Amino acid sequence: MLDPKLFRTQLDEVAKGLSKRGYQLDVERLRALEDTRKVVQVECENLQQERNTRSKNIGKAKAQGQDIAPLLAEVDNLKKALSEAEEKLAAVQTEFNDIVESVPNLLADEVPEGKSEDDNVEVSKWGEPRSFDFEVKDHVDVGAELGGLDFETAGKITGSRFAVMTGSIARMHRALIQFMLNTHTGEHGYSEIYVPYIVNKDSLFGTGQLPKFEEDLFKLRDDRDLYLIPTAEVPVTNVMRDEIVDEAALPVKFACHSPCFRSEAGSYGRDTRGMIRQHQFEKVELVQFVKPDNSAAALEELTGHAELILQQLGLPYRKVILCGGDIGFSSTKTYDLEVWLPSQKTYREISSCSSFGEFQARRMKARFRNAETGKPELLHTVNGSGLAIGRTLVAILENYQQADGSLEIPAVLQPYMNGQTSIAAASK
RNA sequence: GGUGGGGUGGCUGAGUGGUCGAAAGCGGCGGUCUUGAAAACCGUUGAGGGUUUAUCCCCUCCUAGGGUUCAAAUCCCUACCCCACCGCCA
Repeated sequence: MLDPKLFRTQLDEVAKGLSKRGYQLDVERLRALEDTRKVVQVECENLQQERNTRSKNIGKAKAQGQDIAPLLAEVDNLKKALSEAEEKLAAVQTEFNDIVESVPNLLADEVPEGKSEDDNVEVSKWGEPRSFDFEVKDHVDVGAELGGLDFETAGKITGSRFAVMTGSIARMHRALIQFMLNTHTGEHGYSEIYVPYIVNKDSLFGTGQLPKFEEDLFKLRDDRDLYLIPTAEVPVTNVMRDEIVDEAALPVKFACHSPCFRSEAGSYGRDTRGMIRQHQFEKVELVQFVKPDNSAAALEELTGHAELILQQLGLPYRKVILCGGDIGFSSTKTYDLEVWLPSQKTYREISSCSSFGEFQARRMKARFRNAETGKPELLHTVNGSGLAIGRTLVAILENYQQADGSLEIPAVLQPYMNGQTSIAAASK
């Protein structure tokens, strides 16, 4: 959420900034609301003041044993005027808030102009895509040959966009989680954290999934308004909701493995084959809470942490900065890491690292106490995938496939797989 | 699932319906003392918003949402959460 003051004092600048996203702010409506808000609020507060002083006087008079009947008569019509004013004010504020809460974050200067993912700008590239001297299979076929990657059984158990893994593939899937968590906690200074996978509306509002993106979520059929998490970002970031932490405690850095559940509404035709786009997938998420001055550096650092995983796995990737038209609602700047998929001869998203400025913190009331001033200030949040496990598995299956149908296991994963160096093709 | 007790400021914890935004303690900040520190002592210290050049002043907030009242932290209803005991249970 943007600072409501910005809508009062710099409305046109805000509108201009948002236009880089292709977002059109209803300037006229906001200006009109603000004008009436001012008048109504002053009126309302004046009436409240009058009620307060009169009530106090009644109290005093009563304490002195005086007759309060005339005082009560005076206050009679005040009550009605006040409740009318309060209702009017509430209506104006509700409409103002509804608009403000649905406005996306302003973008960092360096975010490029653009309308779609085609306009994202490559920042860097790492690794050389391997050249194959045999016909490259996609991960579904590689998995089929190895055995242990089964979409039909998942379809029977549940439906489309789910997978069943068994044997060495299931184990490698788990090994990826362990490897990533150990790296981030052991070498990058993150604390491991375990959180609920079901969250309430306040949490989803805090990170920005609600109120605008409910259709992307799985909602529990229950009268408590609970949802499955679409990413660990939601529970982990909301750890700080309604908190004021000591400045000395910052930065707070969490690494969290969790499953993620996404309805994928509106992506019916896309990535229907394989496990690129699933309703359920695992992810190791990195979340940082930092002082405002440090958030830009923190985004670079965190992105680097995710990149290191790709490098250690020997997976070629590129880093792109998302353009104004493709960047997420809450983000002020986002880098996507895209891994090379030989079967598609292209780079596909495997991590998304974003800086949110104070946007999420304001929604969550997540603050730190400035040691110098003693005053609470909004902290900044930064997060990113480090990495998406399912897609990492896809990338390994494709990039490490062998001519004989076997799979080489990346060296860094071997300790997590009992020293196993390859997975043989299933005997037919 | 049953019964009972609670949710108050950064934290702990008082609070007969009427100067209660709220005692006290801890913590924080400033000071005295000290070579320095600790201890002790003195003072200070909630959050959000409105108005204002600024000071002042004003409003809101004691889990949330309703209600009663001239007046609610305090009374009533609902929801959520926490604690204790019982039952069930991974």
